[in-house]
Amino acid sequence: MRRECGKWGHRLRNHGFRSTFTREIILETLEATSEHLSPEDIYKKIKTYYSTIGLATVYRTLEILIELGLVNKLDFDDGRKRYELAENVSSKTHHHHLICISCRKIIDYSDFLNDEIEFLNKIEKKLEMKHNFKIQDHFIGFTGLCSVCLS
Amino acid sequence: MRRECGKWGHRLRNHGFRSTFTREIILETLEATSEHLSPEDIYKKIKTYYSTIGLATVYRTLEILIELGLVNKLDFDDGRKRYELAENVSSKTHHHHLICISCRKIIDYSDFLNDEIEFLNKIEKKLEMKHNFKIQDHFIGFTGLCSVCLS
DNA sequence: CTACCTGCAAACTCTTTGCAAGCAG
DNA sequence: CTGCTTGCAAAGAGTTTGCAGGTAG
Repeated sequence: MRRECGKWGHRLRNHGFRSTFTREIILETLEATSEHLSPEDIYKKIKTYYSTIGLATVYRTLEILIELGLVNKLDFDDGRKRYELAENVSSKTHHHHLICISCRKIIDYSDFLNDEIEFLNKIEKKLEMKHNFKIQDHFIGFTGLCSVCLS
Repeated sequence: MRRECGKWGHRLRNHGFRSTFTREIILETLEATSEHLSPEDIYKKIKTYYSTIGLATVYRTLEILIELGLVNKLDFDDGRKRYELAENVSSKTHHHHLICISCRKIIDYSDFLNDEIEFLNKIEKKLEMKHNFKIQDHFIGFTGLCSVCLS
């Protein structure tokens, strides 16, 4: 199945990877949702209209997309990894997660980013100096109970 | 193998669990290290002097210890879960992690906690209100490159 | 054309479960 | 004694790998 030059083609080619239908479709699937999809989720969604796709290819593609920085890997401790488009290539803004320890619901939040930036600015440089560590990224999150599980 | 009343006995019994040699030994193993042990790590350490212990028991015990809040489960994306004694029952202070994405080394840090507390105080209440979510715990961490991998 | 990419199936690794025997209380 | 706990073995679940055929460039 050939495709001229998908939306993501140049990003792949710039890094020495080929632009293929499968890779485009996986990126489009991630782009089209606000959920945090597992490899199996992605596989099933695509399978409905592209029935010969293989689950192994989804895994292999996700690995590449992470390497390119197009996708983030997430762990909410529900037994599988989950993936989301990186913020710099998606319409999503910088955000973090509230994780319900009862029903496993995930809430994305993008609030109070100024406070976050202020906090990170205060400590990142100092952390790097003290521990001789080059920080590339951070993660922040809260666990607790969502409104449904509270009542 | 019977034991009168281990150091952790009352904590287990208070929650309706029995105090057993295996459970004591797992807690002592976690207490004795500054590493973040996987179930297999714990199993192997104990196996050297208590050879009939089963790996399944380690998994089952860790689940209980998490339920009791004695232990924290960690994920550093290296294919296995890792465990550490909770700060309120250990000599460790509140801390977070720097994770080297190259060699997977983990650095615990306990610095700049005042800045962290200030930040959390600013946003937790507001997050709870806005998203109708009861926060119980938080996690913070940084990924990047350690000094060895930098050079 | 040629090297990279893919689907399929099998292999692997970590984790969970069933069960009979063993212990704590 | 009674029911929770354990070790062992087997099963489960998610992920990775080998390989032959397919395809991008």
